[in-house]
Amino acid sequence: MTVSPGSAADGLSKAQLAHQWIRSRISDGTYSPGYRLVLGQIARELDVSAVPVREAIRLLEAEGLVTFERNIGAQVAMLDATEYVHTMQTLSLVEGYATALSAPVLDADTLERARRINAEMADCLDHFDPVSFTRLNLEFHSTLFEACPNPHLLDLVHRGWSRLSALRDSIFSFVPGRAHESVAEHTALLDLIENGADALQVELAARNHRLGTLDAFLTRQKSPSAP
Amino acid sequence: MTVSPGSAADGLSKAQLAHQWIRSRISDGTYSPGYRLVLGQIARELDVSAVPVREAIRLLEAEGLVTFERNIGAQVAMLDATEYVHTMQTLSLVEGYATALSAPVLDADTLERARRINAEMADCLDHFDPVSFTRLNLEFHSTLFEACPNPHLLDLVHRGWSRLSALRDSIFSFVPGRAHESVAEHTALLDLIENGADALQVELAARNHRLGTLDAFLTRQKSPSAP
DNA sequence: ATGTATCAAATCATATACGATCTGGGCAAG
DNA sequence: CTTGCCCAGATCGTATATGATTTGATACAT
Repeated sequence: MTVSPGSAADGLSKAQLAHQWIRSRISDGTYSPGYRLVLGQIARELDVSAVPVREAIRLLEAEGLVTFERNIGAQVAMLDATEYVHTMQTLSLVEGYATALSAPVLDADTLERARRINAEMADCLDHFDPVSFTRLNLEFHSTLFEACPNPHLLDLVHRGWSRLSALRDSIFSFVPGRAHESVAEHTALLDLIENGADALQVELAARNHRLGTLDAFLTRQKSPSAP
Repeated sequence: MTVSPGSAADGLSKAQLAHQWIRSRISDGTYSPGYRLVLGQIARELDVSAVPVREAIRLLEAEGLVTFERNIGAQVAMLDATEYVHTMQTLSLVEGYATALSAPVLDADTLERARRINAEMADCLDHFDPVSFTRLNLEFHSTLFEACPNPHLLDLVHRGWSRLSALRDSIFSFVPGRAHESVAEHTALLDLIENGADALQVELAARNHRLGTLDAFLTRQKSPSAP
């Protein structure tokens, strides 16, 4: 037998457990931006000591989900419009390149799968389902960039997505008018890849697709016609 | 009165102290790639307990300088040729974009400073001084990308450089024939920026400059004419 | 001789304990 | 009434202690 450190047979260290637990609380909004993460309090809730909780928080800090100050403590990172812009801009860069690097090694099956996901997204538009749409959107892009042969780069892409999805992405991500364009751009991107387009072309298409979403957000922010 | 946690008036936590200490040992080669970092041993050497050392190591892991495995421990990350390629490729991407974003906000003084640094680099070539050359190279590029308004992106650039410089960059970085081209490309890059070139042009110039160094390394690896 | 089970030392992961530091509120002086 | 000092509670940072896991060596059976 023998399980992991603690007693649960989950195979995770308590630090990892705390990490995921806090993380999920952040993404589901229980801990909203600015919320103060107190070691002892979280430790009691999870029935562990403060040490692994501290480690989890430092990890979350490295991921950019919380901010931390010495002798003060940690709080959930604020995601204001500026932060959002910077994160999206960075993601557009790394995701674009990762997609371009993946493109040559994608087989026909994978591309077909991506097309099906995109079709589902189109369906979501009809019976207005923003939650599924956002989920499928991640799935679609994952399909295209996961094959990226550069693990560092792939890690950066994951971190970017994770930052966005953890920090109440939903507030920002769904800009009504943008969704239709988005689906169309997906198709265009797939066509480029399928025709073996130049790496730079693929990269810029993927990058501009994301920057387009960002622009839509910025434009909408100025003239908030529909809340 | 009152200093930081411990007793030293350095204003750093012991965890930060350990972080820097281990880091410097890695960059000066005392801890070479593959070296096993044992908590208790380092803790004794620094005269602290294992807890802050552990935290320092987890941070170094997040920075990619060490690898870590649960219940096993940490060791200095191996930087083999593949790793080097991936790191350089990623750096070319983020540094290129950061430079392009910086370009519009660089004033004449800063550009002039960059030109002087590049002139110094040219001097280094004459009296063969690879160490200074490498240092000046960082200084030159820092001058161009530090003004980047996107802090996330800037952080990624710093991490890339830090990875390279910490992990015995010198082994790889100095490819004799490449240095002359490098100086010339620096001049070309400065010209582009000074003439207010398109962001994409600047980005690709900076990116290809770095990829050029990478190519030189790869080419040289195949035909090791001069050791 | 080779392979396998067992055990001890080394090391990691976590709990508990305690001093250091910050924060907020009450009290005194102006 | 305002301003500044001071203290108590809360929280952080680290040391020490202990259980859990790995690893390598030894002994035994085949």
